[in-house]
Amino acid sequence: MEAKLKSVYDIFVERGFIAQVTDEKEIRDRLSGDPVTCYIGFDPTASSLHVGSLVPIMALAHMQREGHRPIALIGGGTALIGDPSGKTEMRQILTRDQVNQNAEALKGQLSQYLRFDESGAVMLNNADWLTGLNYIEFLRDIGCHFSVNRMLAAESYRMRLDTGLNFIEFNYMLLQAYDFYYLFKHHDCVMQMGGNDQWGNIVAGIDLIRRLTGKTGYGVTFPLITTSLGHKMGKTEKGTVWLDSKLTTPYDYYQYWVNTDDADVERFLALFTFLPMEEIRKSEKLRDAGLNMAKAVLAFEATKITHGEKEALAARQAAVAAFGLKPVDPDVLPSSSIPRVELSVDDSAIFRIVKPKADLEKGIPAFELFHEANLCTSKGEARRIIAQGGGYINERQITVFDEKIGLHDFGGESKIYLRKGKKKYAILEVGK
RNA sequence: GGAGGGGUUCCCGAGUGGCCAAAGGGAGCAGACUGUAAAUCUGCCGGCGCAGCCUACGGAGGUUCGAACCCUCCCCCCUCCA
Repeated sequence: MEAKLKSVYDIFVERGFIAQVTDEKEIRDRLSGDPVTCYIGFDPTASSLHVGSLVPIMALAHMQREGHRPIALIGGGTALIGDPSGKTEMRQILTRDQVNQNAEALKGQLSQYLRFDESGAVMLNNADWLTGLNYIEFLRDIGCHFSVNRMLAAESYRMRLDTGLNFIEFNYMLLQAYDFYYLFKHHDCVMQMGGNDQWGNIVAGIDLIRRLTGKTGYGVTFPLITTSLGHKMGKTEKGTVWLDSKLTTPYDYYQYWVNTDDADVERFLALFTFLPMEEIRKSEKLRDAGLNMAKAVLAFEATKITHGEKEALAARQAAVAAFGLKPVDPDVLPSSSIPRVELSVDDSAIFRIVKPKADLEKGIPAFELFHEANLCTSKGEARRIIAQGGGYINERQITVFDEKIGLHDFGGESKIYLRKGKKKYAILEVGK
């Protein structure tokens, strides 16, 4: 088969997906030819993936778009053990039930990004082959190929040597290596990708394949993505930014991306959207309000990928309702389907609470409303926030924590905006 | 199994009978400044209609007017020895 002009490897490189590779030339060649099967593991340690898993997910999606065959491997077996890589402490051991439940949830989630069908992506669960392993056989067949000396030299284990590493975790590398070997043998999978903290495990798998079959596997790792401030991706005051819309609403998800640091916009557009690189590079010179347009596009596209176009539109409209209309110029990231000429204002994506009319006639203390509207995690916090001037009813700043909010604040409308700080909104509606 | 060290609020880390809801730092939140950015300065940063009360310093008991701090037992982690 003739080589494509641009292999998915080149796409990875130009979009910033590559941290380390085992054999750059070979990998580029393979990826520009016939379809290649590659896999990435996802740990079912929670009922949802979060923004931190987005880079591997996007990588698999790129693979599929370029005609390769991605395997999403749910670590239903390995999650029973816990990967010590990149952690300073032992992971909490989950029960088998929890892991199974989580694995099911992740399956549904990954289907949002990958097409799983005959010719498409494959989803597997390593519980299917790991949980039935016979210990003695495994030690004889697989364990004998691992040098403890070398494992101890691996960065991921070395950093755990002083804080503590127990045997169950020490085994993790063998199981992951075995996964790769298993997939190599049964699914023709020649490449494993993963976060850079997986490098040691990936290389271990390649070694195992070579020892057992004499053949070569390939490995690619992604950089650990942090914001330019050095923070991990996907943390906000409300905690983790989940991909599950029940855990993080599409509106909050959109807001997370709109609040990207200036310095990260271009990098994130490359990693977390499918927009063409030529357009992304042009956005580099945007500043101030112009740069905010690029952030809106980033937020819109990222929300679209995770929650679908409809939710992305709703989130966008809600943002317009809350923050005002700031149209995105047609020549900013033109491939994006974000509406350029807006668009009806619709704030239905914003979290809202409804209060009976009778209660509102009497008035409800502001701090209670702020608490109920999830703007503040406790009534105490709500008191402080308001007392410090961080509470607003529509555009009016309130300063008395227990000011009674009532019908007179609605000005004839059926709803008002509750706002904490500059950018956290909730809506209060009059009920019956 | 033996000897020693340790488990403190989201994280790191001080405290070692009352002055401790617990120093300091980080993270986070709010105000000012802005562009729903960063930086900077200021304030806040367990819960509760909060001058008070409740819950918290690995777990369970105990001593004491009073315990994160002392005693007993248990769990977990680290270091050295076996």
